Amino acid sequence: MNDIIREIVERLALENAVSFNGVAKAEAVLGKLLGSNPELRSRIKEIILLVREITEKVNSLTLTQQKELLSKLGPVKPVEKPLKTIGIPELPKAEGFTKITLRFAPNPDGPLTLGNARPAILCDYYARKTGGKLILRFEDTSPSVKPPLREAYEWVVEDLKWLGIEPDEIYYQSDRLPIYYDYATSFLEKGFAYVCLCKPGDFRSYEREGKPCPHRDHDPALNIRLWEKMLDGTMKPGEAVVRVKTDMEHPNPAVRDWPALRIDIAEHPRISGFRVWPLYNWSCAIDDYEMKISHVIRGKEHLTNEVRQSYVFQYLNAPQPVSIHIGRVGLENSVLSKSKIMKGFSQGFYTGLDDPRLGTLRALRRRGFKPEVIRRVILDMGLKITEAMVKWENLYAYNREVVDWNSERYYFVKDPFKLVVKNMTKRVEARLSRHPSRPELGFRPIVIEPHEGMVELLVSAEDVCNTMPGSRLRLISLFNVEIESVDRETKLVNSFFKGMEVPEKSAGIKLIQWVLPEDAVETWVLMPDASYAKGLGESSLKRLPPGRMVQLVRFGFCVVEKVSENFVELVFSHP
RNA sequence: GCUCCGAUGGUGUAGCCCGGUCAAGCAUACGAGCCUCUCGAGCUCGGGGCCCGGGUUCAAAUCCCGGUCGGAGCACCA
Repeated sequence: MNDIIREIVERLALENAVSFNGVAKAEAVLGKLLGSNPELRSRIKEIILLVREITEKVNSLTLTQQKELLSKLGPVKPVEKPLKTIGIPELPKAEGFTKITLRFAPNPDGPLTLGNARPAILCDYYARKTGGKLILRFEDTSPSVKPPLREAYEWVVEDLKWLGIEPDEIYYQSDRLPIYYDYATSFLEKGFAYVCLCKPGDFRSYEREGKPCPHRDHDPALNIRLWEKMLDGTMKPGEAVVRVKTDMEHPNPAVRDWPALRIDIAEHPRISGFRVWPLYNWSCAIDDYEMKISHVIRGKEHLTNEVRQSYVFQYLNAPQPVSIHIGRVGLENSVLSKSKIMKGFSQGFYTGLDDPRLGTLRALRRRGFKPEVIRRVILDMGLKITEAMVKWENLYAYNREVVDWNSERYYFVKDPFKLVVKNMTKRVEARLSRHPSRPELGFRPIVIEPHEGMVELLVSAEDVCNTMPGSRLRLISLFNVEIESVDRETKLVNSFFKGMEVPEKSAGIKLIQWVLPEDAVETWVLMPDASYAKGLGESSLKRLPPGRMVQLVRFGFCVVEKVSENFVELVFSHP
């Protein structure tokens, strides 16, 4: 037995030494040994001595000797690596539930942002993966503080659809007021809740001190009478609120007897005639119960709400859904806050809800990001509760992967300069490749006809305005020129024809794109900062349908947005 | 102030529950080279990380304690 162990240790020590420059570490050898032979742990004292001894011996050999010895031991035994689980973890078991049901529950007060996409995509992912159910629930129960927007309900559905998410069921909390009332009545009758008449500041004092307020011990009959006064209009907003009895000595003051329903007489875009509205924790707990939600995936700002709502489930004698709290998502240099977005939008600061500066899903869609790319970055982040900042670079890389193969190449010159090429006598037929990796897509031929030994072309300012006379440029797929002079005032560059042959890379000659004046169309590109890059593009851009992704050579991937006889507008996607 | 939570390369993560095959995997970014008539794509190679300090243990990214930093909540908002 000891001989066998000795042999294994020798091999491990040699392997370790050989992979680390001739020096083996006893710890690592021991770790590997115990990892694959856990039964040796009971003999640890004895094994350690053995491992140290052998490791020292191995380390006293030269690397060459070690290699020799190792090769004598025969072919290396394949190391069995534990299977790595791919993707994100399984959903935790939800005790007391037979079917996996998740809900995405936004407030319809704006379009969805990348931040909302995180819970939405995760819920959808798990619902689909497990054959469960996904519910979309509009949480629109605060007509005065977070007034829902009539149009936003539709925006949410559209944005989800774009992400590939189609909920199995849709609910509107504003349709369900009677349900929340019924449970409230029942809770009041059973003494699980009470009508509190404290002024908000007064209650806060009780809460801080952990003492019950004077209304906590009202008997159910009185509570019901007060409740009816809340409903029938006798009481005004702010005069009373229904509180769920939790524990006035709960260590977290935020959990103590939280408010469940209050009077709010502001208008609601969907319904009218109601003056008592549930607060988040009430409608949410009741709905999660009614809809048999098994798992709740939501932002970590709801961490204490899970504790608050646990009292409702206890009173209902029902299992509480498993809560998974996830961190907020940030997007570099972008606005993700819905209230800021809506404010800036209504003040006209943004051109629309798809303004490229915004982190809305519609802005990302407009910029040509594919839904699977959004899904990928979200699923990449997993179920962690930590915050995550999404880098544009990351989105770019993923999107390029999806988009590159199907993006035809076109030439666009920003801030055009006129390039006059002299000593040009031949007629040239340029063949511009539609896609360098896909020759089967063919070419777009452009014929260049010199007049009196000259040709005029258009090139980008940034490619020529700092070039020195005598330097050379290669016009891609066309010919080479030598710069004679550059006049930035008149945006005119004079040059000589310098041959057709493609220059060697080593010559360090810059390759630039160009447009023929007779074949140019006014082209603007909306940039991520909402400015426009203005210039001229080749006329074949006009034949593209809006929504098509192209690559403007040496400029970047762009989405065609508007096309007319003499104007093309695109939206910049990424380099 | 009170109550919670978290920390793995530049970024996003895997591993942590249940300590050892982790001398830490992946992606992206970055650097070098190859390829390419784009600053795109592709290929090859490379550098880079367990917040700090103690403790437990033969062994700590993993367990315990303390600290630091960061975040969330403390609404008659969601």
